[in-house]
Amino acid sequence: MNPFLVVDGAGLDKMVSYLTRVATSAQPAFGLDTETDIQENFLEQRLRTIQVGAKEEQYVIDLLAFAETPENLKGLQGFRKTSKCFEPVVNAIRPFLDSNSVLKIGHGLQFEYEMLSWNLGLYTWHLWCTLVVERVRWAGLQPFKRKGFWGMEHLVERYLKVRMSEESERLQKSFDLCTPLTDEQVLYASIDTRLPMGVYHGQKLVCTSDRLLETAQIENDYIPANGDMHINGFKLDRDAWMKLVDEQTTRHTEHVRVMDTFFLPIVGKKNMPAENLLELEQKWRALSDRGEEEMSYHVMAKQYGQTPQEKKEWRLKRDALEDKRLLLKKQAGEEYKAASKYATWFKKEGDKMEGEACIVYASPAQLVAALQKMPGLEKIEDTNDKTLSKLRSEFPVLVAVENYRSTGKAVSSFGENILEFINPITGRLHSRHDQLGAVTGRMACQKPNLMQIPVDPRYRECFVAERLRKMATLDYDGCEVRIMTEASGDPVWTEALNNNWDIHSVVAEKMRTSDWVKATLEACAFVARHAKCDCPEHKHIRSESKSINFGLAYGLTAKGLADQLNITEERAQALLNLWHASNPVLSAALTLWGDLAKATCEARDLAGRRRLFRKPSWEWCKEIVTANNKKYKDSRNYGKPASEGQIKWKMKSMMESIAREGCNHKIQGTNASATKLSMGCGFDESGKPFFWHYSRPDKEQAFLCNLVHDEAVFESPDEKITEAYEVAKDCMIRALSRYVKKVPVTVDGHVDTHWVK
DNA sequence: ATCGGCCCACCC
DNA sequence: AAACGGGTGGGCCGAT
Repeated sequence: MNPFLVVDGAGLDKMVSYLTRVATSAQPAFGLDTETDIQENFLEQRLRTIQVGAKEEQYVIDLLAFAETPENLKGLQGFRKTSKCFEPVVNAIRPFLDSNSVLKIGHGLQFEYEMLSWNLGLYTWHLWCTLVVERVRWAGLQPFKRKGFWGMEHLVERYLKVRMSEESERLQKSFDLCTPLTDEQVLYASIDTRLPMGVYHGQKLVCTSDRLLETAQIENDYIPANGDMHINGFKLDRDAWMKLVDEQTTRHTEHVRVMDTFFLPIVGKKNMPAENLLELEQKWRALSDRGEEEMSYHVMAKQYGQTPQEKKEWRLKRDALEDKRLLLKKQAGEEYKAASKYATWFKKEGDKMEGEACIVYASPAQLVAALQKMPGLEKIEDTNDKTLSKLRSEFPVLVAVENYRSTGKAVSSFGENILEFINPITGRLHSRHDQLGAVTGRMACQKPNLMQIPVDPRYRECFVAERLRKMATLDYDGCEVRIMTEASGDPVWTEALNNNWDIHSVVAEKMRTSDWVKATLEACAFVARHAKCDCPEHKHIRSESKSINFGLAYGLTAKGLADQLNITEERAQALLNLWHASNPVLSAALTLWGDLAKATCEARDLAGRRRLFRKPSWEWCKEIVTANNKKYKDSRNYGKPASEGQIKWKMKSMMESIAREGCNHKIQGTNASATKLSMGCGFDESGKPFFWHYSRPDKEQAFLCNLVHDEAVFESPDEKITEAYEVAKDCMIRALSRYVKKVPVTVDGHVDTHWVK
């Protein structure tokens, strides 16, 4: 190691000359890392050091030296500004960070990106994040939540066969804004620039041989966009939201009242616990002592100077009284115990009873038990959406349950709890968009999850643009259908999409030609121009075909289709057969993708993104079955060892899962890859940049707020919104067009003052 | 008290 | 005995 602590202009010069040498070398790349203080609110975290370096040299910039005081170090960072005192540092390093001339390598670089952009107004791109690449490499095999696998130290051990010191965690948390750096800290900070370089070389070899370089590039290029989105946040109109929540709360109490009218006769009123609990206890305890009369016999029985005969008499009298007292005591004890048991039960359970009836409506178990006591509903098994809607027309109580559920969900998941996430510094929501939250390459989102906000416009309208700004919402039109068509090359689908025909109607007509012809009414839009029409029967047939078109990409079975369309399994199977017969090419492709996944234990999307599957083995299946047999008390195999038949069945079902998941990965993964590509800092084949180059916050042209799988939401200044909208649209089209070439790619969108869709 | 499994509901 | 892909969140409930 050769760490150099940079504290002045001369140090910066030395660093710049080193970075220049790196930039002009054969493999221009260096390790990048930062240290910050620890804060609850990430927008309050401040940079203490910036490190760059590789094997031969490492530079640790101590920003305290440039800020001069801890107060400045704290106060002169943040809000994407470059304060005067940091200009020498920023000017020195910017040409290397804010360019694609040198690759920046580090572990968890989204954090570095965020800290550098928020605290210094310094934008870093052209990255290689060892964490992101590692996730790409192991997708499907290693759970993202697994401990002991994704840390820098674990990668170093895997790739470099080096164990990092146990001290590193302590050291990482040791940085603050005021204490002079110790030699130990400087050394630790510089190691973190060097080790990722080594990991990078290993990862590059693996990615090359496993053909994962393209996915790695897409993910690495997406990091700055994801970092921006985190810092930009999403503005929630607090007042509008609260108004909506109040409304839903009122409706909910009304729904609870209606529930009571149905359930009170069944389960009765909830009774308050006995108020005389203390009294009961005292009564019970008091009976432990002998009463006056009993005591006197007792004393007499023990006195001297009495004949044995007399003593026996007193004893008998005492015993009789004692027996009587103990019986009373036992009764009082039971009464007290029951009352206190009820009281504790009620303390816990009663709170959960929302209405007057003695039942917790939010408990599916209690609800289903109560429903079973109602005439006609004896055989109801669960209370989920599907079951309720099937029986709704016959049983008004089920409508009440549905209403209760919908407002209950609204209040609990989309209520005041969301407001707690508003950041005091910006007044906005800064959710965590986890770049690789799903094994297929899709993102996940937390705190709060902005990907599950109800589509109901009343909710979406609460997400607004700042004053003097507008909001754009863009999404791919029929993304999955186009990917399926491209990947399979189905001529019918290709023709339909190329002519902008309604694919679900086209398939419907192919599947049930004679029914379709018979159902044609006057002025049918399908007959006129292959568009979605209003003929009632056409609509019905189309909806069936649509269910299958989407469902098959998920590995739909007859049973599933029957449930979804509420038809018999035979009819569902017949429909599926019809579908396969009418879509031979796509049908064959779907099976092929599944078979390929089963045979190779991996699946690829159109960008080469890989999902791995653990190979089902006899031993593994046996383990699972054995564990299940131990677990499920109601199973008829409870407690028994795993039978051969069970294990075989498990093997079969696991293989079927791989087929479904592998098949779906191709579609879902391509969707994710294209969306990330479109928002990232990469360039297309002709050198045209993707959206980050337009939306980088220092340009103040567009601010990415949310990304929901195939939909992008951003804000722009009023005068920029039209341009930004067009640029984003173009980026999205170019991105998906890289993978979808046989059919056109289209993007829908809106510009408004709030989130639309 | 706390945790994990399960059900249910919301999204694409 | 049991499968329609990928997620998060909230509540209940039994086990620890």
